[in-house]
Amino acid sequence: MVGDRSGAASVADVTSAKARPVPSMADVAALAGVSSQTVSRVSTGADHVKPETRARVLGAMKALGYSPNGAARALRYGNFGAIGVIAHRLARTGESRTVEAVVEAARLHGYTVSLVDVRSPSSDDVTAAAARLSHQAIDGLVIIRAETETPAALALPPHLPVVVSDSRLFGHLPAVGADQSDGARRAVQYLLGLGHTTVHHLAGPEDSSPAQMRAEAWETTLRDAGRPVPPPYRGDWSAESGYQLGRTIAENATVTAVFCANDEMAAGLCRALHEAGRRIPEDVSIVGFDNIPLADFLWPPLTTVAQDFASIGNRLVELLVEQIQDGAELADSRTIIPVELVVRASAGPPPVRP
Amino acid sequence: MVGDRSGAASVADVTSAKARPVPSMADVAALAGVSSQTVSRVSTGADHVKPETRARVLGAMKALGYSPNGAARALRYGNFGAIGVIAHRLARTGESRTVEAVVEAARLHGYTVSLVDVRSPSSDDVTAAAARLSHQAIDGLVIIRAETETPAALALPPHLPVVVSDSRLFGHLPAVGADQSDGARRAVQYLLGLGHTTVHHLAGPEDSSPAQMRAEAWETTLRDAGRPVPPPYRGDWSAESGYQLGRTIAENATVTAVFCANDEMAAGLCRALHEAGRRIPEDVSIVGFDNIPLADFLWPPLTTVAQDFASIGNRLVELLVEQIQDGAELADSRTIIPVELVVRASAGPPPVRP
DNA sequence: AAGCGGAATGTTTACGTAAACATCTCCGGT
DNA sequence: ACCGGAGATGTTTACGTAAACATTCCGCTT
Repeated sequence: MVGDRSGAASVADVTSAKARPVPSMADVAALAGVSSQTVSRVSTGADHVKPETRARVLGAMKALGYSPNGAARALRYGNFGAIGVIAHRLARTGESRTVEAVVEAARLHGYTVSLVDVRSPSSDDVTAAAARLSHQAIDGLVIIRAETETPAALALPPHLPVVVSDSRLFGHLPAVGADQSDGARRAVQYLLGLGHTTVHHLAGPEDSSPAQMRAEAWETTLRDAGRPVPPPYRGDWSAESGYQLGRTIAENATVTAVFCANDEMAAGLCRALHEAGRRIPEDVSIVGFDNIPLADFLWPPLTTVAQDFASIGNRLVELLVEQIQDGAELADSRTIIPVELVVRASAGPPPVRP
Repeated sequence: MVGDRSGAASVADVTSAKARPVPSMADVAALAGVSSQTVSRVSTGADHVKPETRARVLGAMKALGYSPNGAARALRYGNFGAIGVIAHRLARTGESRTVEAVVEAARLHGYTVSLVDVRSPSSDDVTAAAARLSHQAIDGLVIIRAETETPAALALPPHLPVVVSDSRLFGHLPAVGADQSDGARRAVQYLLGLGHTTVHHLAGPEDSSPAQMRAEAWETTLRDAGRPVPPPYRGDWSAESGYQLGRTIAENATVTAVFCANDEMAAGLCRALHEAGRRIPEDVSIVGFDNIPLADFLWPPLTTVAQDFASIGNRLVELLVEQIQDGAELADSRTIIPVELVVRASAGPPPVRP
């Protein structure tokens, strides 16, 4: 076997690195006995190549294992066919679904995606990521959750089209996001409509803009209905935090309904309530947010606010491509994607007080 | 301020596309009154530039909003600082955690990641994705689940370093994967050790290699223990499929233990059992596979086989970078990452038959 | 003061590709 | 036989960058 080095070549001969010549158009041209321009024509599928010649060139390509050099093409064309995506904790919930939608939408527009995952959506981390990407080869940038107030703080390269999702940058950069406030309002109104006196809130972290919007809408909706506003429980999006706070909530017999800022915290809360012997929804009603794929298979199946991640991803890419291709400036474009309450089994009427 | 995009242009003037000149080193050089080579030196942080000159060049860069052209650099350097990743259904389960780990590991090695999401891990889809990426600018390729028998079927560009995860391509391409067989064996042995007569299996799709490995190890372990091997239930990884099959399983009173090929199907099974009034683990014990973040917050908390996705991602990138930088050929390198049984509350002794 | 060495900067070149332009060949029409 | 024209192919050039090589300028030694 040619490629087998596991046995003999114990000495790592550095020369082998050079011994692997990546063929260029010129090599193919030489082998096929044509000019490199003809190779280019075959490579790009251009007209005016005799079928016979084309076949010969294709043969030479195959023989040499030629594939076009992306950098050279990008340099020539002036674009990369790639968009950058800065995401925050990819393996978590909605984030990855938005990314998936962006990747898919990008593919449909003929772009690939360069991904950078940042630990926190703080300005510093996002700036560092943007810097790395701008040294990369991208035509535009999608930022999913840039929790910063001004685009200046991001130190983005000018001339680089950018769109953001779920952010405070509206007015500075084109933004696309789900209707957080409407979602929270619907959740709270649904619970009030079931007869609950008030609704508690298991909130996301304070430095998250969607968390803030959901919390504010929760509070506003309660006030508008003339209901008492209990202090919110403050989690960090994780199921673990929902569980820990849930142990406190479970001890509070006055809590009959909880609106959770995301489904994962709701899952943690459910576990805490189960462990405390409080029934869902007979004793406590729960509504989540996000509609993660597993929401329907928690126990009980979780009533939640569904975000249309696919639409968000599509719209993000649309806005970005518009800027890239038309050079349009869309500074104050903002798209709000509607949200939907998915009623399952985790919420019901409040228990009857004896 | 230079980077401020919040400006007036509410009218989308198409001319702005042309009026937006992306500055090059030459422009910076002209403004700073130096040669473009000096700009290059400043840009790359090279030596032999007088502090005063450097400052002047940096000023010119900022004034023009210069940022280096990635394509030109890549062409010059002969590499891209990017690796391609082909993943399958990003928003699902272990996939996204592996991707996250790969992204992180790549960052540590100084690479960004170009992502392509394919619908199915079939040969055709993966080939198409690889083709798209190879036209892109990448130094190497990570394929997560290429369910094909030979690398020839993938039509990968030669000269392109490749590693695969969870695949049948061992012997052809360097591979990294969790110890599927050991995980399944541990799960089954654990259940048998609790006293169950036999263990049923909720399997993954037949065309998936990890699903096959888990199913085979399940069967082998039962046979080795001299236990009857019931026909497996065949799902498609989704919680929905677990739920549908679970409704059948729930009707079968002889089932006391089920080993599920992943956690999501386990979640679906749990819901079906709950709905049928069968208790977990008192009536039916369940063990999953993957240890998704939510596994600890299902009800009951799911006993499952944990894959070390972070290690898999790291090792994939290590192997790839080794090939890229040393030109090493690692055709039959294979790394198997150990697996661990995480005992929670979804499995227990079988019910006592009256 | 001549000469030397090294730092600072400029000039040339190549990376691989494809558009633009140039050339060449072959065909039919007159 | 000649010419127009179109298809096929070759040649030149530019994309933006940075290495390699060349030059200038300075201060210091002898």
